[in-house]
Amino acid sequence: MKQAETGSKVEMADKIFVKKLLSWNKKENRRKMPWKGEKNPYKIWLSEIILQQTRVEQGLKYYENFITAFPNIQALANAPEEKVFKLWEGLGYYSRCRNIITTARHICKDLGGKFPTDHNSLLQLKGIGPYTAAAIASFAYNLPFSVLDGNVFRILSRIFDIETPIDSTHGKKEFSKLAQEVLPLKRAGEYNQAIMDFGALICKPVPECSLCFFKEHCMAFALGKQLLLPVKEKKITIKERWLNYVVVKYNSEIAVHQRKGQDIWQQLFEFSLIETRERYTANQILQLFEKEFGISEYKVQDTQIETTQKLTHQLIHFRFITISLPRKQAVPHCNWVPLKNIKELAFPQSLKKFAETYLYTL
DNA sequence: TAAGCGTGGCC
DNA sequence: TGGCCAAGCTT
Repeated sequence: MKQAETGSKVEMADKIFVKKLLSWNKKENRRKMPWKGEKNPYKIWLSEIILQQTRVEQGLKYYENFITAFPNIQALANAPEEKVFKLWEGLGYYSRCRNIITTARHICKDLGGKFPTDHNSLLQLKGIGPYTAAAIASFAYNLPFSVLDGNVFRILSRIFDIETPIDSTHGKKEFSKLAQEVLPLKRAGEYNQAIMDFGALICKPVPECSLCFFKEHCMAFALGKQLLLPVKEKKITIKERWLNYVVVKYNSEIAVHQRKGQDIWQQLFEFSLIETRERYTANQILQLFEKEFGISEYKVQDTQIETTQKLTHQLIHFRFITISLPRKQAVPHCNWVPLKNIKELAFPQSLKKFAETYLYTL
C-alpha cells in the first residue's frame, strides 16, 4: 500500500468491509464448528492450540477426543503426561502438547484453576502468542483484540494491495496495526470469527472472487493480483537425513527410547536409532549399531523396510531393521516394553505406521 | 531474529 | 508430483 493511501480512503474501505463482512456472516455463513460460539475459555484455548498451523478437518477429531478425555482444565492438569501425548499423537508440532500440559498445571496450581480474563495475562501463558491471546480474549470475553492469522494476512493484503512480506518483522507490525484499525471494537469476537470464516470459504489461497461480497472494493481483484498476494520473502531450506532404526526384540518385548533435546519429536518414543547423513547399507548400519550399542549377538529378521517423510524443513529417509536377541540384555538409552504396551506410547506418525504394519504382526 | 517445529491435503 | 499451504509459537 502506498503511504498516501493510509488516510481516509482506507478508513472508508474499512467501514464498508466490516459492514459487509458482518452482514455476510449473519446471513450467508453456514460454517459450523464445535468450538464456534463457545464461551468457555478452556475449550476455546484447546481448540485454538490444536488449530495452530493445522487444518480444521485434521484438528476436529483431536478436539473431540481431548474434550471427552479432559472435559475441564483440572482433568487435563491432573492427567499423566504420557496420556496427553498419546492423545496428541499424529497431530504434529508436539511442543504444543508440552505447552498445554504446562499451562493447564500452571493455571490449576497458581491461578486458582481459572483462566486469565485479560489479554496481557493470556500472553504470558506458554504456547499462547499474539494470535491465540486475541482469539481467547475476543471469543470468550469480547475484548477488542484483532486476530492476525494466515487468513487475515491474506485478506488484508488483497483488499488493500499490500506487498509487504508477511513473514518479515516489518510486515507483521504493519499488518497487525492495520488489523487492529479495521476491528469493530464492540463486536470483536463476532468479527474475528467472521473474517477467518471468510478467509476459509471465500478469500482462500485460490480465491472464489465470483462469490465475494467485496470484489467491487478489493484492490487485488481490480488489479488481477489475487494470486500474487500475500507476498512471502523467506525460502525454506530442506535438510535431508537418514534415520536408520534398529528395532531390537527379545521375545515379545521391544527396546524403545524417548527423544529428548532440541530436535524434532521431543518426548515422543522411537526405536534404537543410527542416524546417518547419507544412505547406508543394512550391513553398514548393523556394523555401526554393534559398535555404538555394544550388541553383537542377534538374529536379523528384516532389513527391507524403507520409507520417507516430508517435514516442512526436512526430508527424512527411514530404514527399519528388525533384529531379535537370544538373551535379554540392556540396550543403551532404551527401555524394554512389551509389544502389547507399545500402543500406549506416542510415536511419530511414520514410526506408528511402521509399527502398525510390520511390528504387531511379527 | 531468523530458523525450526509435523502432518496431510491440494493441484 | 513436489511445492505450497493450514486458526503460530518458541528460542
